[in-house]
Amino acid sequence: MIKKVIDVKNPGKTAEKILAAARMVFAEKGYSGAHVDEIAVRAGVNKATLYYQIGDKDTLYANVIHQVLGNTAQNIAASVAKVDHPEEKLKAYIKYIADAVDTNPEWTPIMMREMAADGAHLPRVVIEDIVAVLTILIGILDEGIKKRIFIEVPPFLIHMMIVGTILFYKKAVPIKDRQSWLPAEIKVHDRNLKSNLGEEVAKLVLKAIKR
Amino acid sequence: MIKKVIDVKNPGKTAEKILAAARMVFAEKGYSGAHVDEIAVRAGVNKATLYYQIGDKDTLYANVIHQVLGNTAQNIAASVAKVDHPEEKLKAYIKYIADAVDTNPEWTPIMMREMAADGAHLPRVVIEDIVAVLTILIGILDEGIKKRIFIEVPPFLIHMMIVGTILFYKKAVPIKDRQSWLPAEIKVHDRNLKSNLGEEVAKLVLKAIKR
DNA sequence: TCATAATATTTAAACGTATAGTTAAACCGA
DNA sequence: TCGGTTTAACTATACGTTTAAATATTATGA
Repeated sequence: MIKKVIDVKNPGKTAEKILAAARMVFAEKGYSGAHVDEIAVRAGVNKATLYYQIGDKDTLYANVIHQVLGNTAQNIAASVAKVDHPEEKLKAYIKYIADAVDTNPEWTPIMMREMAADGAHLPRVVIEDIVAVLTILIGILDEGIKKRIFIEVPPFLIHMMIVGTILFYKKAVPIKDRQSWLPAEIKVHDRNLKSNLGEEVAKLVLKAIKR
Repeated sequence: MIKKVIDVKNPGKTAEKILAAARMVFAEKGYSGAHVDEIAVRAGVNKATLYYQIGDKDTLYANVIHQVLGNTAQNIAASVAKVDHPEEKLKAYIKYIADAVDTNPEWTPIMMREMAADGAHLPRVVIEDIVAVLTILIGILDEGIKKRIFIEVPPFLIHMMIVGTILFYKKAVPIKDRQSWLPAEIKVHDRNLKSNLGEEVAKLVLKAIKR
């Protein structure tokens, strides 16, 4: 009975299952902490299948990185282009990044570990993507400065401020919340900004750079 | 000839040499990327010495973490107490953190990786230290709000903004500088804020939260 | 439509190296 | 000589990678 069926229905493409599992495991454990065996198990395939479909661990990681970090620039550009005023553009920029981090939770740990490792594994294409994002920001800031809306600020620092704040906050909150013994002072602040982190950060950054 | 002498003179305490080497290697490679053998080699001792002096890899890492991240609060408190106005206090707070990161380069990668791993290895004592630091910030902000110098802001977010900005910037600059192919637009900005990053960040944060 | 050949994909098992951790003996200053 | 300290050699296992056989899928020809 029960022909065999069970789980899979249409398999959803083996390679994709592997990539998805790899994304999770690399995000949780980092490159050296992630074991090929575990990725294979979580993907529900044999280890050799993984090698057949994708290749060795390095290749696998490069794929994950590209999948997670790549192709952000186009989306940001589109998001920013929808509005006109520099102030609105910057809001869109920040909001987009905050939302992307929400949608793509693996982003944060992978990025943090890459930075910790001095970007040792970052493929060129990802760096190009980051540069493209930065270029958008520079455009916004330049326009704002020209129109005398913004003061002059170092764009690279502003970018790091935006990204650093969002990523650190996102990762730090769960750690904080896990501490049951915290003094009330700490707990009492910071109520409900989980959902609108992007807006809160945008508010602060805008206030910081507006003339 | 050459009796054997060479380096050591008084050994500088074996355990300390090991800790120093471990700090470097863990910072460079992360927990699973760091190998006990390499730590022993860099410390110039045999692996068994390391086990005799300190213990297994976990113990070693816990020691490093505590050594690197612990005992910051007292210093910050002292630094902040030296000035009076909340604005000056906040400046001192930020400046202290920026300077500490400069003095202690291992701080950044270790902290980033710990956050990426959801603080899995963070010993209680380190979290207590971070809480103590946060408490100082809350004090500064509360005073500033009471004196109507600052607007109301979520302190935890502000802390993450300060730390996130500083750490991300510090780690991102070398990665950026390594890219020889960058478009001039990117390179041209951000001149000389290497040394006074703390001040620059303080300026931005203060502008963001001042009434 | 079916049988069979060719190809693509998956799998269990094995291999070799790297690595965390152990141990017993040598070393060395008091 | 005695105790703390260091050493090289060793063990067991974990892990990335490969192999060859099994199975599934597609193509071909009557």
